[in-house]
Amino acid sequence: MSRRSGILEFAVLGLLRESPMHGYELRKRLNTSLGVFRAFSYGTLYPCLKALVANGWLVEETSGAPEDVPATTLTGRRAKIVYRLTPAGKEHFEELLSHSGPDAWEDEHFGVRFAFFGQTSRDVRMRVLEGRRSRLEERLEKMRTSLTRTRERLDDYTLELQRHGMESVEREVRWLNELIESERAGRDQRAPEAAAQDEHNQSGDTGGPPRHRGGSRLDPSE
Amino acid sequence: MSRRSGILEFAVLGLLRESPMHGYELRKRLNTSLGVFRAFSYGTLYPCLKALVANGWLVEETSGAPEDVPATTLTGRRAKIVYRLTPAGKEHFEELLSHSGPDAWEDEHFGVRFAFFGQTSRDVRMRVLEGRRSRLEERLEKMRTSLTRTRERLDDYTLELQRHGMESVEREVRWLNELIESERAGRDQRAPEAAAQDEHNQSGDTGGPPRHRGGSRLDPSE
DNA sequence: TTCGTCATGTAATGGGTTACATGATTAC
DNA sequence: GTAATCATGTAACCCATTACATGACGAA
Repeated sequence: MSRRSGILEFAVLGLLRESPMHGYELRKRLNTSLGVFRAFSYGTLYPCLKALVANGWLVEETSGAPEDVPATTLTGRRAKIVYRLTPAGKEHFEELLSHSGPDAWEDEHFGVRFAFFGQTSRDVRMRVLEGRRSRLEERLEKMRTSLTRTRERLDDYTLELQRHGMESVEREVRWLNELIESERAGRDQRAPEAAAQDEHNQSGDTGGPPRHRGGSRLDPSE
Repeated sequence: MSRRSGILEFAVLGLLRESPMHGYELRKRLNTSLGVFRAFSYGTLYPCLKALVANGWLVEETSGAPEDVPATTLTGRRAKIVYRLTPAGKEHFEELLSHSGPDAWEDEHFGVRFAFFGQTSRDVRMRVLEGRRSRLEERLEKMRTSLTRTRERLDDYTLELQRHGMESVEREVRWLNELIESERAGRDQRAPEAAAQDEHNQSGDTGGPPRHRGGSRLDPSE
């Protein structure tokens, strides 16, 4: 049971690890901080929270009324329900963080995984980045061959769409290349200690993300 | 009834307009020509085809056995089922093509709409392109403000993710700008006849897509 | 006092996948 | 003769949305 979505569960646990929140706020964070990718509705979020509570990964805390009001009482005054990560929940999240299987670099998952790279160990980060890159590269390969095979049968618009799509993927590959490179550089210069560890090292924090992307192009001009 | 998906229905009708096909082939075209965006499974495609037949927009033709074998007979020899667009289906597709409402430029729909721009009238093309552009621009606006509001609370990775996401959107906007520009140029130089027409002009074909993107960057090097 | 936003939920529905079941045709 | 791919379908499930219902709180 509780084969709940994965991605939402992951994101919720990750956000709650930073600080307790109630559902409404959680949803906003989901759609801004991590957002761009996915906008979850309450109809998804609240049932998910319930399930996480049922699993013992979260606890509900009713702010305001300290003890005796059950919070879920119908018709009684409704209180905000603040969700807090339990130790078991934290453990579970770290367990999830340590996985780097194929599903970690598929389209839907990759973004969220990346968003929590700050909490992820360096070697898992590397595996996920490289996994995604090779995923994209094989996709590129497929696009290229299918493009040359069907070349003449497609009109200009379809062709242009194809071209733009390929360029987008190529662009993401370049992005990944830069990230991987700076991850590699970061490891070399700062951490030979955590090198050959394979068991999930819970307590030890990652040590802070490397300052990747030397020549940042964030400048808000344009 | 038949509030089937929209996007699949649209793509199927569009592909079958070019030439009759059976389901299997249809699906491959869906995932290559138009693909990149969406991969439909048979569990989606075949029921959809049945529904389109029920609507009178397609007819099934059994290749091989000309007349008396019902094709859907169980245990009988199974024949390929070729689907062909009916006149009603063609009419319906053109009706769909002429719509340029907000759902035409949302993420899921835009790609498919664009793929059939070859069959779309120039003014609808313009509306869709401009609609998408302003959609993306308002999204950019939201991202920018949410970025400056929460700036310091985000770690490097989240920030980088955000930055890359914004850059992707900006890139698509630039792409749209080019397309819109060349559409505009194309209209000026070739067709003052179809200018101020607002009713959907069914019969009249578009007259062929303009050779947009003068300096093509398709070169397969790199 | 009303409007907007905060806040929590549920039931119906939608749109799609996975896994399964079946069989024909082609290439080796 | 057997493996791969072509080819068609169904049932069970999954994830999420929509629309709805409820209500608190602050500002105009």
